[in-house]
Amino acid sequence: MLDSVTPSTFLSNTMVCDPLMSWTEIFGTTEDDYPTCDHQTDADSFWTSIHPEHWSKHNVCEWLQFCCDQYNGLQLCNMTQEEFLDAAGICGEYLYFILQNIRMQGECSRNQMQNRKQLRDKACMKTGGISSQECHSHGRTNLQSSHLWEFVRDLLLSPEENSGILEWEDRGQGIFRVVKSEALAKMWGQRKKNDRMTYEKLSRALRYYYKTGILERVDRRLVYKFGKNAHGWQENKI
DNA sequence: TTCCACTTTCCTGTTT
DNA sequence: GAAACAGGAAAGTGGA
Repeated sequence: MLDSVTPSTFLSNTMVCDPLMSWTEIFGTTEDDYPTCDHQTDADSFWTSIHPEHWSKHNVCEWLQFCCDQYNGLQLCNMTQEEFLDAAGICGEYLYFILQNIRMQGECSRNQMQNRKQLRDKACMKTGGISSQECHSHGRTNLQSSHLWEFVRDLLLSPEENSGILEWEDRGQGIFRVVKSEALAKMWGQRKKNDRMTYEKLSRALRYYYKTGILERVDRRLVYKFGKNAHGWQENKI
């Protein structure tokens, strides 16, 4: 079923998000094409006559609403970062991060709750530093309060979702590198609904994990290592 | 309501 | 000089 909706099925529409293209160029002009858009005629002339940087909030909402009409969730999720960039220019990267973040949350809520419980059960059995009870106390965290290190771990374990923000330096030893520090902070900020998050603050939170053994120091910039009390990152122990 | 663990914020100083 | 790191201190947050 998923195969029936490949990128090629909507790629022909990705151009609609190019803000510099007119409605006419992209969609034609007949009202039949867009019966749900009451402002089609006005909008048509508007989109073609005013540069997007001069759009009002209302104009932006209209444009976004139109984009919403073009895609469903599955199509969006099937888009690659490159396609987002093609479709929305420099905003594409940001929109892509937001979408991936939302996807991760959704998957967490459906699958990872169960998986993590199993993971924690296994990890707690193996972890000497954290008692089973302490371990399960982490389970009280919901998506909103999920721990930073788990967020980082999950990002590392989902290459298609971390968009090159993080990468393994030595998977076997749990050493990873922050490639895009600002993007990481932005994603974490989105997760915590905190648009003031910065990498400086995020890194401070990461450094606190040194005390608890969840992370270990690596004397290299932007490089961290999972400690003995971090679980779920090992390939063969998931 | 209180406690606690965790995170955020701010800060100063150091290192790269 | 800028970016990143280190870590103290205090405040904020949310679950139990």
